[in-house]
Amino acid sequence: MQEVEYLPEERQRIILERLQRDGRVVALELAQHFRVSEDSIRRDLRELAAAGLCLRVYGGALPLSPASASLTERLSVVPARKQALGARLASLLPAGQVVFVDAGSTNLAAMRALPENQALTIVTNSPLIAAEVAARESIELLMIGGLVERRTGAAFGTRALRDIADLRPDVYLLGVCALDAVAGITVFGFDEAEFKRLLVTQSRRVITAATSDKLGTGAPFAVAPARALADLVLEADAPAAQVEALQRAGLRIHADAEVPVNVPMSTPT
Amino acid sequence: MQEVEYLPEERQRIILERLQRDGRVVALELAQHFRVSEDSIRRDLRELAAAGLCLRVYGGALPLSPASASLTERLSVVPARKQALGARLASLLPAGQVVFVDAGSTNLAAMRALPENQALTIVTNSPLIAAEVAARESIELLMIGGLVERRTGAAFGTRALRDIADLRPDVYLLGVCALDAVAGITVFGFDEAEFKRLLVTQSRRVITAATSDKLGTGAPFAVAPARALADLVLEADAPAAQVEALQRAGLRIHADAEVPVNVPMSTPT
DNA sequence: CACCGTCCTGCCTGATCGTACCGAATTCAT
DNA sequence: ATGAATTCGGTACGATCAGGCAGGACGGTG
Repeated sequence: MQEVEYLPEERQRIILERLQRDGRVVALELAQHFRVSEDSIRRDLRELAAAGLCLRVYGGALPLSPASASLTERLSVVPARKQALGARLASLLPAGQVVFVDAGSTNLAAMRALPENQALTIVTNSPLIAAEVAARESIELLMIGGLVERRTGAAFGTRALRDIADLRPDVYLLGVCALDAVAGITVFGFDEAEFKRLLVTQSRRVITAATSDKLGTGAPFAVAPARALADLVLEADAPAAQVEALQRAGLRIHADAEVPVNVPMSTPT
Repeated sequence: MQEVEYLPEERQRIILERLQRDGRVVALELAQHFRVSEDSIRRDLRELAAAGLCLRVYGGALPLSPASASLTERLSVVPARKQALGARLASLLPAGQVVFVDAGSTNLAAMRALPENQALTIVTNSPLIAAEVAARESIELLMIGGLVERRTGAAFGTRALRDIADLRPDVYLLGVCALDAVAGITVFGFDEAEFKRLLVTQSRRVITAATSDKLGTGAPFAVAPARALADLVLEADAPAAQVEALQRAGLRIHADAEVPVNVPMSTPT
């Protein structure tokens, strides 16, 4: 009974599972586990690698995709394009004001781009945004609590809604999922939309940035018409038709002069 | 800790991750962490630098993209000692429970040390702690809002107090400023003390870790007597008198066996 | 039942790789 | 400027690797 012989294919399938689960496999360990020689394991790994299912390395194998999804792929992936957008966004924030900052990599980039001693009161429902500015001497930080949604990385629930009921920010740094001159500002989450809708009405001035791929697209839940925005930061390659339409709606457009050259646009994997 | 030896490529991957996360890596620390000689680490860093993935500097390496700036400056100063404490602390958290996590570098280290798939509900008033676990699939995250105090990096005010009024965590991962067998648990902030006092009474089990330099010291505001702690994680070089007194008070002491050392690999046959 | 080809397996061998140790050169800090 | 820490190159040793080889298991065929 304990002499369960694994079929070669069965073995390879299990190896792949382990690869996904543990983020790596070691030839020696596998050999001991399956009670076969390391040679057989090596052959398995070689075949799997040849089939494009894993990356063969000295001593074992690693999954092809860093799908290990381990600790920190999140912060690192703020591409240079968004850094540029964020810098321009940051320059629109007058010193001394109270700014609500949505979650989102562009806004995160904006926080990073803030001058070192820019005096501001930052209000946010995103722990990542908060962590970014928490250490700054010049910034007063108000955290909005609640259950943090993993997809967005921010709190949108009823408690968060209640927390912002009395809030009247000078500026709302809106994070958009999609933006269209006709469809307006739309997002993917229901609670998210409600939360943002409230903030739009309560803020003196709403500004946002949108990468070109978000322009002219739509999402299920509407937040506000495009004209609710006072300022809009765009990239240089934004579709001209959209830019013109948005401008007609009364938005002040801030376009980046140039798209950075040596930048990988988007990694589909 | 773990007798699992890392594959070379795996090591380099992890080094890159830490590079992104902490904004720097130190050769000596890496050598201790991976239990390999500094030579191997240096070779890794050289290869990564040759591949254009990092910038080699005297004593370690820096990321090429200054992607992570201010956020990580603070985080980077989590020395190896605290990492070890944090790992032990993390091992005390049973899966599935609701854990309130205070601010503090030791608790941050504990969050990092959590197994990838550990199912937990984390409640915290510290954006840094929250940001660390926000991306984890297996973790439910509840953020306590309020005005974030810069000194501590957490929210302790009236709003935060109100937010935890109904909270009854299974475990409270207390962050201490000072701990003494007689004086008990003390901290430097008034609001902080009040906040923690409430949590101590409302939690089923209170555990904490203390570096040796905190033992036998006191701070202005008392939180609770030492016996309020169920478990206490200490370092190997903790003063024996204190350890004994705390043990008499009924605390379960978890002492690190040894401060990490670069162990020689070759063993006489 | 004998025969044969295929597949899988384990063992062997020379080659390659990763590692620790050593000494010399370099860099940093006092 | 001196001393300590760090780095680089070289070297030796063990682990791992790829390919070749032989034996056993399995299935088909006569």
